[in-house]
Amino acid sequence: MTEKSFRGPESTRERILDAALSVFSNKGYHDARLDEIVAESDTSKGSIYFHFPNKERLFLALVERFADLVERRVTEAIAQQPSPMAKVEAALEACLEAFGRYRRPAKVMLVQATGLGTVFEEKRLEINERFARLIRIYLDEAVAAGEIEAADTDVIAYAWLGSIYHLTIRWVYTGEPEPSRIVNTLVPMLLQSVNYKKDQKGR
Amino acid sequence: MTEKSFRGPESTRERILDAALSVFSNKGYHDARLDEIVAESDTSKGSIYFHFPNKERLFLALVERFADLVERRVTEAIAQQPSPMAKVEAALEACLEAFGRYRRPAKVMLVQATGLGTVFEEKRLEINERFARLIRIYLDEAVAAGEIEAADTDVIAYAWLGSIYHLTIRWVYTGEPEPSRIVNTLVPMLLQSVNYKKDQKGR
DNA sequence: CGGGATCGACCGACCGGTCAGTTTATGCGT
DNA sequence: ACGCATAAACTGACCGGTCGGTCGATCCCG
Repeated sequence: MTEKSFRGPESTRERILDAALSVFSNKGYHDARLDEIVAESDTSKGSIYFHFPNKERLFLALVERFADLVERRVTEAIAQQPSPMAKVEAALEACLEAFGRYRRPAKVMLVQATGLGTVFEEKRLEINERFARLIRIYLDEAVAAGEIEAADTDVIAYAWLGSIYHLTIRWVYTGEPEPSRIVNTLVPMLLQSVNYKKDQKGR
Repeated sequence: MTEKSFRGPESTRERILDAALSVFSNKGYHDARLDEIVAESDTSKGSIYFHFPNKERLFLALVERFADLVERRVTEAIAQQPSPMAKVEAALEACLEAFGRYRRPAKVMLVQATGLGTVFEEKRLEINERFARLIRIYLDEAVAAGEIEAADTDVIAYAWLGSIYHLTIRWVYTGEPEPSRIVNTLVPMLLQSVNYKKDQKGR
């Protein structure tokens, strides 16, 4: 019967992270009370401070965990595509798909992690750079391969990310528009923005 | 000599707002100390609480003031343009121009006002909706006038705003890329995203 | 001298973080 | 198998610094 009553280090750590996700996503960083995370995780203050050095690191652990997950999904999606622009398109879809599937982590990463001071801001910049690079690399390859015209791929990658983030944030709060509608409108729009004609040869 | 030494209610209120802008933009909402705003404004706690009911409202006053300014600039820019798509283009440029010119207010509105809980989040949604509507209206007119093809103008307007915000935020922190480069790359890209050929007839 | 405007010492609720102590798990000698 | 030792994991009462907000005193203009 290792189901309900089992409490190993891993289990406790996970329960804390789950509760933290719940509380942080609802209240935001500053309004989140450690006591509330204690209650929801059914652990104790001491346990939290055994597994994490402080509130800040606990929060950052959540953000990193989700950023890694999204990056993994995107990387996997990219790997399966043949051409640079197909990779780009798959990356955008995978990113939106991950945000749509994991609403609360997305909220924490895109909203609650903002405006919290230097440490958090640096983490945000770092994550943004990781995501942007993922897109920029293949945009550059697409340019080299003649799939699209030359352009400022750095600005484009960040602009694309910004539109994805902003629509996701709006969806997180209002429930509108639905993720599927976002993907259906946004992805073609972004591809069009670099004048990429998808079915140039296919069909 | 009403310049330096004059202290009327208006002057005090302005000095408080200026100092608040400075402190909030540097520290963010939670790390901003009222005592610091007192020091920087050369007033007093009592004065702040005479002019504003609490910290939250002082902050919101800053955000509203800047949102109004940007909206005014955009509206003016729109008014001078003949066709719907020319208005859209002018709106984007005016918006980016305002963010580029007022770095600190932009930081407060786009970064520091994020992730602070319900009241602030609602203000953000409201401002976003105001800006998005400004763009969406003329996108719809452009569709009606046959300047561009039919599309989901709601999603497009939000996506555009998102890319503007995101690049502005990055610029606020890293100084890169310069506003002029943002405008030069982003605006054509966004217009291309709805397949708008600028000089269809001109030249 | 009335009252709008300003001042700043002071208050006390709040909450992240601490730590002495308890429980549980593991290993080990006999 | 059993007691014993050692450490890892966990608990929660408590502390103390912080800081938004208050309020009685003071200033000064008309």
